[in-house]
Amino acid sequence: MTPIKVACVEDNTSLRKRFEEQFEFFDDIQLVATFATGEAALNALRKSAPSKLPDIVLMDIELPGMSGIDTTIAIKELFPDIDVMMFTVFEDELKIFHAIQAGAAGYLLKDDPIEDVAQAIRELHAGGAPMSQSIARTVLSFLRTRNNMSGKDSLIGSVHEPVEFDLSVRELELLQGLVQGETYQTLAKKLFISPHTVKTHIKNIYKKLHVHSRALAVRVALDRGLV
Amino acid sequence: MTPIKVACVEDNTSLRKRFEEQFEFFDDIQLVATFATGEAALNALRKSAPSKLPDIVLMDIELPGMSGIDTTIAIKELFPDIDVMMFTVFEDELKIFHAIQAGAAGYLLKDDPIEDVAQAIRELHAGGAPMSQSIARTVLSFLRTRNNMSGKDSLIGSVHEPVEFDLSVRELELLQGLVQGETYQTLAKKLFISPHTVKTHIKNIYKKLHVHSRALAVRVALDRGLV
DNA sequence: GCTAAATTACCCCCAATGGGGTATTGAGCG
DNA sequence: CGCTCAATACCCCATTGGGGGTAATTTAGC
Repeated sequence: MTPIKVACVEDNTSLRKRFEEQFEFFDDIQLVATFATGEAALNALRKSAPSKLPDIVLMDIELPGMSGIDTTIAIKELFPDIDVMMFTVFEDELKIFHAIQAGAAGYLLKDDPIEDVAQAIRELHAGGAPMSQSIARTVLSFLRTRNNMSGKDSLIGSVHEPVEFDLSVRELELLQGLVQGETYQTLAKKLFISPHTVKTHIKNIYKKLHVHSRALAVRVALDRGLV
Repeated sequence: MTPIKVACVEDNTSLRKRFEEQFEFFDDIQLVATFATGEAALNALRKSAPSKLPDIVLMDIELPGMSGIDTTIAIKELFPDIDVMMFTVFEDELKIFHAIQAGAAGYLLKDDPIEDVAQAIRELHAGGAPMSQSIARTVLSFLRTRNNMSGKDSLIGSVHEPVEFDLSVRELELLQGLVQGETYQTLAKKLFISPHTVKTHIKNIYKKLHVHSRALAVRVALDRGLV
């Protein structure tokens, strides 16, 4: 039974080393090459004999120089039979979306245990699309809302229910304040209301934007052009 | 720990019976109702007190009368917090697609072992989207195909070099996390570093971006295309 | 091998935030 | 006139965040 040939594109030296060490324990998976950059990987693949190409490439999304996404695009163009598994630290919806568009068919988090990585490789090789549950959920949301979308859109917005947030005038005013980095205290002062009032408004804003932190509220506000 | 309340809509009598028998073995999952038709399920849900609504509905796609898909649409409209797990005999791509559009977030095959069903229920309840590998692959193809029709140019393009603030690779990584709404704790966990370390990095980031709050850091990051 | 930068880690103090809730008032509308 | 919604205000509790700092280790470049 021939082992699954895997190449790895990862700029983090210790993570590359970790893979090299840990994959040795698997009979059915063989780490045939590792690269620190997308350019290096493409150059090596171009020079490879077809029989020596990997079946799967583990691709870090964040790479110096050519991004993991651009590298994935190039690999899928040049070697359509190679499957690409994306590695990422965060489940950034924008990047996941771009990775899907680029042709990646698997997604892993960098802190997944090696056994899970190996299993995901097997699933990918068998024609599956391994991904975490939260990525799966995100993907379904993409599919659900993309289909109803028209014209110019934002990926962040499309993740949410495709209805207006229905923020009141006052709420938009306070959201504007959040985006400008104001605190409860400073907003209260500027609007001549109690900090308690500010807080209640912000709670309601969070609920309407479906977020639980200021950072995300700011992000939605900017991305959706609410302020 | 309250068990996950599950209802089942399944016209096949022996399968309903099998669920009733087999779910009794789980401590964390409680089968609270079974229905043979979509109409019966909707009627019962409408009459339920909010506290007695199920968390999850297992929905057969093929039902007499109102289809599983139509029932899912109605359930998601009336009870947006209820998650729907689709049951099907075959992985019919068209039905899967319609089920996704209807709002289902989980997919199972009728011959999946009960332990897999239970695990899928837990994953769904935890915010995931359990599905088989082949369904996952199909979903990605849907997403990839449909978005290509809407315009591919946006994919291959914007590359920002974040040299303006001279942030290190690690700092950019952490800034990415801020933009994603992560906390010190969650960032520390994901990056295998101490929360103290995260905090120090974030302090340095604030200094380089000339800001004093997360909201502003997020704003600068997005405005300047740093992440 | 040396040096600087990056990365890591820790501590203290205080402020700010988030989520749970309740409650009153005024404006607009049917 | 009663109802609904927005705006306002308050409370409790727990958690997170910001700014002040120090310090050791690692890495990369020369």
